[in-house]
Amino acid sequence: MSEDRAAEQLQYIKTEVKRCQVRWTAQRQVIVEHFIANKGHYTVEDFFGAVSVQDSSISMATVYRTLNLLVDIGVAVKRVFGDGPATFEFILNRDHHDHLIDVDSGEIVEFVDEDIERLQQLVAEELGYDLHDHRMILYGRKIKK
Amino acid sequence: MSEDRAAEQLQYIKTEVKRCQVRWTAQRQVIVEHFIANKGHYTVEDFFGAVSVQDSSISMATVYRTLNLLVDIGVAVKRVFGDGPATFEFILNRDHHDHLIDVDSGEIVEFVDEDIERLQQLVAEELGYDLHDHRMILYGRKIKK
DNA sequence: CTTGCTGCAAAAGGTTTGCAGTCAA
DNA sequence: TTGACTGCAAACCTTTTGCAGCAAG
Repeated sequence: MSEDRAAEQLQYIKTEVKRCQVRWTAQRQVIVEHFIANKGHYTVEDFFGAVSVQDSSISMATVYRTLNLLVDIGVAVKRVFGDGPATFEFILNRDHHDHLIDVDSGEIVEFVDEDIERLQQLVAEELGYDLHDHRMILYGRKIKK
Repeated sequence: MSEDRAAEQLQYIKTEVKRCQVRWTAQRQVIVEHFIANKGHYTVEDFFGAVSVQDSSISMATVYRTLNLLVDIGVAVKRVFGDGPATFEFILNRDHHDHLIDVDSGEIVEFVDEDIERLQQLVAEELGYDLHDHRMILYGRKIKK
């Protein structure tokens, strides 16, 4: 991703936060910059480790609070895969996608399948519901060549 | 479900447990009977409440241990919907199915769609994986008539 | 008898929260 | 100046575990 794009996203988040809450702090800036720069699925622990390098005074509590704030303003999603800790994923300017998890390595692969999306819509309708959202995780084992 | 079916299932579980572990206890009997009689998605808390009525000495720890045991022998699955506590579902003699959750009431509807199942297989293969398992949850709002 | 199971209470994770001081606006 | 935010530590919640006694086989 280009520097410009990152700056633009940071600006957007900053504005959103200030609109909803009130304060934009140094801690939030550091955490959000990390979030924008490192796309993927990270636990709070991951963030805390990375962010501590830059500013060792930032507490776990602030990481939690900031990440939850990002979820509230809609630029991040919290996902719980199985039993472990929740992971946070940056979704600003990202299209919807689902996940396939490698049962051996734990690696997460993202994908979209338009046909499945369409069918999900249909299934929900048949059951008498408006589809609002969905979560789909495939668990697989890498095919050896 | 008929009484016979319930008795048969209880017998099956009893045999399985004794084969894998060693002891079949009064507590396990009470918990498993409840599990067989009340199909659906229940938290440990739910079970603990229901089972306590019958035998108030049964502890939360035993409920957890028994439910985990049932998962181990393959007659139950543990599911985590969102943030709350895990729920356990009885799956002995049940076909695979997915879930639709009513975002307003929290009600859970079960369904299967063979086309989606097929496509999931396909998608996994395209990504280079053997599909091992999957989890799909649709979130919807009831359509008013 | 043997050894797995139970209840209890304590511990273990992950996450949230109360508080007094700090800092953005 | 004001009150939202922060770090800290304590609290919370769900789930697991160590232990001494109990009980199934």
